[in-house]
Amino acid sequence: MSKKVSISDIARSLGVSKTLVSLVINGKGDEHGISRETQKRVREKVQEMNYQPDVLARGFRTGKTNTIGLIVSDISNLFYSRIARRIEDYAWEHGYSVVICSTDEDIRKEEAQIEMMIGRKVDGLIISSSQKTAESFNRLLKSGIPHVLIDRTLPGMNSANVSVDNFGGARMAASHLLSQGYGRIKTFAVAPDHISTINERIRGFRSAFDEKGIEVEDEMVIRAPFNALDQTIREQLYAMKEEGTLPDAIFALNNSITSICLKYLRELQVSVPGKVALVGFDDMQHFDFTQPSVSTIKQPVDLIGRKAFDLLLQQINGVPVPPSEWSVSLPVDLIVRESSVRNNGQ
Amino acid sequence: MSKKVSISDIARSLGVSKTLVSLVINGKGDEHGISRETQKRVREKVQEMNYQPDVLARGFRTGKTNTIGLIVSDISNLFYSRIARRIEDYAWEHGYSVVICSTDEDIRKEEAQIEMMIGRKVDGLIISSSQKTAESFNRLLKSGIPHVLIDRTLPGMNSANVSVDNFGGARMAASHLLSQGYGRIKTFAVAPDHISTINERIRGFRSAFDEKGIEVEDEMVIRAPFNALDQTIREQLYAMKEEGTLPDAIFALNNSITSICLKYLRELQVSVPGKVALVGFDDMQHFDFTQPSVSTIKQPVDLIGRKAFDLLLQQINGVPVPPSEWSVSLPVDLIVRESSVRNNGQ
DNA sequence: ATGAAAGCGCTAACAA
DNA sequence: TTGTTAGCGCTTTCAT
Repeated sequence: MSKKVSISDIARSLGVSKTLVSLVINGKGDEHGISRETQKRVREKVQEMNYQPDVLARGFRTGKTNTIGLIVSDISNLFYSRIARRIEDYAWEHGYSVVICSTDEDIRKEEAQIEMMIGRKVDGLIISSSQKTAESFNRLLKSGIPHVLIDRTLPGMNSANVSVDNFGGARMAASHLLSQGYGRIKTFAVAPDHISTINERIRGFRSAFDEKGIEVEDEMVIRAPFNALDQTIREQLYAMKEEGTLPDAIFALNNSITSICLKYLRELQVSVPGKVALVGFDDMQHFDFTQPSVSTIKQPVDLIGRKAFDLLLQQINGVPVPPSEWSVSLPVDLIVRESSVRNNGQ
Repeated sequence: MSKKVSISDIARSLGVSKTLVSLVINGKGDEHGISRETQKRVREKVQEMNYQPDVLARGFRTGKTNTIGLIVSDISNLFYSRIARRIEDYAWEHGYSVVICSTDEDIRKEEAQIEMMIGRKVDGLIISSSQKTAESFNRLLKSGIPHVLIDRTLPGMNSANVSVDNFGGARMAASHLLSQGYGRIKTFAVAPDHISTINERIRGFRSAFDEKGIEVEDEMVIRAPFNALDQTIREQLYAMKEEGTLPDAIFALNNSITSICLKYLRELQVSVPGKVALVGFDDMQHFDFTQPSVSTIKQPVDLIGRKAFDLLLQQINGVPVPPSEWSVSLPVDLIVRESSVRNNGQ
């Protein structure tokens, strides 16, 4: 409510021009040959009057808002919220605020959110996109706003991106299951068939079978819509149990699916891994003490956030990024726990 | 990169004034008696030239940014990220963006973040504060920015707030444990002794004992610093096991603590609930399928987000809120699972 | 070494 | 029914 001190107040009470004050405040004093003494006087006055620059006015004038956007499918998914947290930390350190949006895998909503971010002139955008093609990014590309794709990539989109070795991870998981003697494996995935991470994981999964010369049927992959994950998996599992078509092992393609599978396998009193083994992509702390504990492919979440912000900040600052660092693929780990180990089951 | 169409472009190409265009765009055409026909011409031109108002310029001019702030201790804690998600949804529906900050329970950081939000002229602020006293909010109060306190409240602070019945919930939990025949109970809490939620929970816990006429010692409450939760609890539990001073039951005062307790009790091979029972405050989906499944006090997370946003929006819109709705306390539920049921343990 | 003045895009008194 | 003008607070070109 108290009226803000503006740059002209400082200037007036010092008997100098606004220009001078502005220059000093922005550290361009020396550059413009403003005497050390005047600079000091300005700085003291700034202190004394407790002047705080109006960031909105500045943003309006310069186009720099010190804000970055983060768009993911669901910020309440621990995978994304952990990444968000890292990004938020780095952003804060560097004087940036973070605006967060969840798309619910809705392509239109995502587009609207990107549009909003452009309208707000964010200095940069980090996005785990649900889009199908690079074309959807025309507006963003045209806007010239620095951006980094995380988690998922898009065909034909050569923006900076940070992802993990989905292929290798899934391959490890499948190999592990095969090596434990599980042969009839099914995977549960989210429905849209264009999400790069999911597809890479399916490819990696298949490749482990190919290596062993084992045929892979298409029905191996069961897709459930994002907004009906729980229900769909439930129905599938119940049906399988009913019909006696439960697989040897399930490979769950993200953390939600892993949890849901475990939940219903328990509900159905299907012993894990005695009857059905389970491996999930993306680790969560509590998989360590579920019943049974769950084997997973662990992603370097902190690193994803860190690299993404780095890459973004460099672009914002106009630092030339060597092409070799333009596209980052991070390694993943297989964490073997009870849910996928033979002979150890009940 | 393509230069934006501004309000003057529209005005010029239509041969009218900027004012006119502005009024029409903001739906004040009728109000100012602008002819229907002119209004139509303006609107068509807006379409034709694909004009998009510059939200920054508008915000600068009007002071309304269509942005709200959300400050919590840690956005990667599922409790907060779920609330954040709800708030984000409602915000999006109403044309607001959300800037999110995590404080790590750091009072200074929180103050700086509030300062930042004020500087950015957010239209409203939702905050789960780590502050000790209402005084820390002087700046915010002075700024006149609408705000809602969630989860935690502050003594002497009569801003709008949404919390849950922490006292009643904890009392339920303790009564439940007592009714199961557990007498020597310890609670683990986060360290700062001024967090209202934690204190209310401890009070509720005590009240259940008082009712039964059972003495409560002070050592019943073990506090661990926020940034060393895991380690501290680990040490305490190990020491207790070593010295044979493990309690009958543990009441964990938030979801992180619950998980950590379970993790180390398992690591120590202490049977739960056979040797030590466990009840946690704040439910998480996976507590349903941990080993053992964990009894908790479940908070109405969605409702917290909803009420908080409602209360904020009403303030922003200048809707007078009846004092009875100014301070909302939501009911909680006791979810009984394996970890706290006698005779059912191993 | 310092200042005057223009202007970013928009809204809102006040005129006409 | 429509237009003129001022100005939000800041940065920046161009003078001096």
